[in-house]
Amino acid sequence: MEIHHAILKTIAKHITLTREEEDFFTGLLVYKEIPKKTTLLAEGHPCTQLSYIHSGALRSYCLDEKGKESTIMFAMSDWWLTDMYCYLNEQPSMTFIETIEDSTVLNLSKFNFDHLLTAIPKFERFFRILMQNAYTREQLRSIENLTLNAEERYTRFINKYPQIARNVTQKQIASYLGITPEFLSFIRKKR
Amino acid sequence: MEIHHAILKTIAKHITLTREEEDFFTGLLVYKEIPKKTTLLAEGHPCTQLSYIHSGALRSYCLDEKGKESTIMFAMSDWWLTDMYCYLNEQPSMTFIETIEDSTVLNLSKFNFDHLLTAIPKFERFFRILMQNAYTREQLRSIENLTLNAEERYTRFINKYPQIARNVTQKQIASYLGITPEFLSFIRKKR
DNA sequence: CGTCTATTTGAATGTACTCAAAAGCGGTGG
DNA sequence: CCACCGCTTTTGAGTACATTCAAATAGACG
Repeated sequence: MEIHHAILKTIAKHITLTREEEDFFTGLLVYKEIPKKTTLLAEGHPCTQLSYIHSGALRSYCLDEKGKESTIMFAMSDWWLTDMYCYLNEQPSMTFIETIEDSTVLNLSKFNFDHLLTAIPKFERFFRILMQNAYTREQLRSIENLTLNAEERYTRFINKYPQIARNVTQKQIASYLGITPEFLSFIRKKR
Repeated sequence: MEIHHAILKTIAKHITLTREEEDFFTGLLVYKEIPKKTTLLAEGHPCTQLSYIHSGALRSYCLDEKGKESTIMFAMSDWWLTDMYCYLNEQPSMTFIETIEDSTVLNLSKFNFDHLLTAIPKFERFFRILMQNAYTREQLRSIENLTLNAEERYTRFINKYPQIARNVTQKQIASYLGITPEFLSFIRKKR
């Protein structure tokens, strides 16, 4: 199985590349194998990579002043992950990214990202659609956080992301839902 | 003051258009004046327009099954507003959009949006950046909703959007923050 | 096997909501 | 111009949802 097959297939859903463009693009990617429970980005460090997840599972989170963790997102195969704001604006990261499982990723540096968009403007379209989907997904999350109580949010989460729900700890789910692990445990007992 | 001056200036921050391209683009826009407290999009109706706000103030919100309103966003001059998911996917709207003040907007239909992106691919870049900013803003909102209590969210809101805070009712702010108007009133008394 | 972390359980507490009623405020018609 | 109407805001009591803290139990991993 060629390592770039999956990423090219994902891109082909939105834009059509010539063979040369495909090669140029894959030439900008750096393949990495990362063991379970490894932090690949820490708060305060430069966030220079956008990671396409080829296999495995990762999580991004932030810490508040009291040390409380909030999970920003989980990412499985075929998702893209970074601290988007800091990647795009070349700011020190405000978040942490860690592997949940042994994972393989294809990294696109910010330098190569800019280069790619200049060299093959079609990629503007691809990333426009990527950002669009991320935006609408995140907007829905905002609204659900405001309108639903913890139990309803939990139910939606496990229905929407059954595979994630199976692979992460309850503590991590709680931190995604914005509740304490104790309260999530209480919710689960009730059901 | 030419009606298209502001929108072209906003676009010029991200992409450079020729005079002909500018004319082509503005030719796709429909100028509308909308009085205060007018609903321009209602849930269940086709969401065919992306509105650039030339002047005034608007609000998008949704209703849950109990009739509770949640404000999705406020939008002032130089913002873009629609039910993005439904606009892009040509689905019936899940939200309402109404004017808070007398407003003027420039509407871009979904048909013209698609046409624009085909005719002038540079606009892919513009909308990529627009979506990018919307995404990172919305992600920050999600996290703040999870980590901050109502009082902290209120304080951040009035600091971040002082002009909006001055122009909308407390009830509307409460529905943006995901709290009841009664509780917002209580918070304000304390400070 | 031992250690470390995740999960469960329960009591006490805090945050935010519901419901009801009163007060304030803005727009409209007489 | 003012009185009335409808909506917003305030206030308070009672309640529900969710947290904190502490301690016990269960699981994962070397």
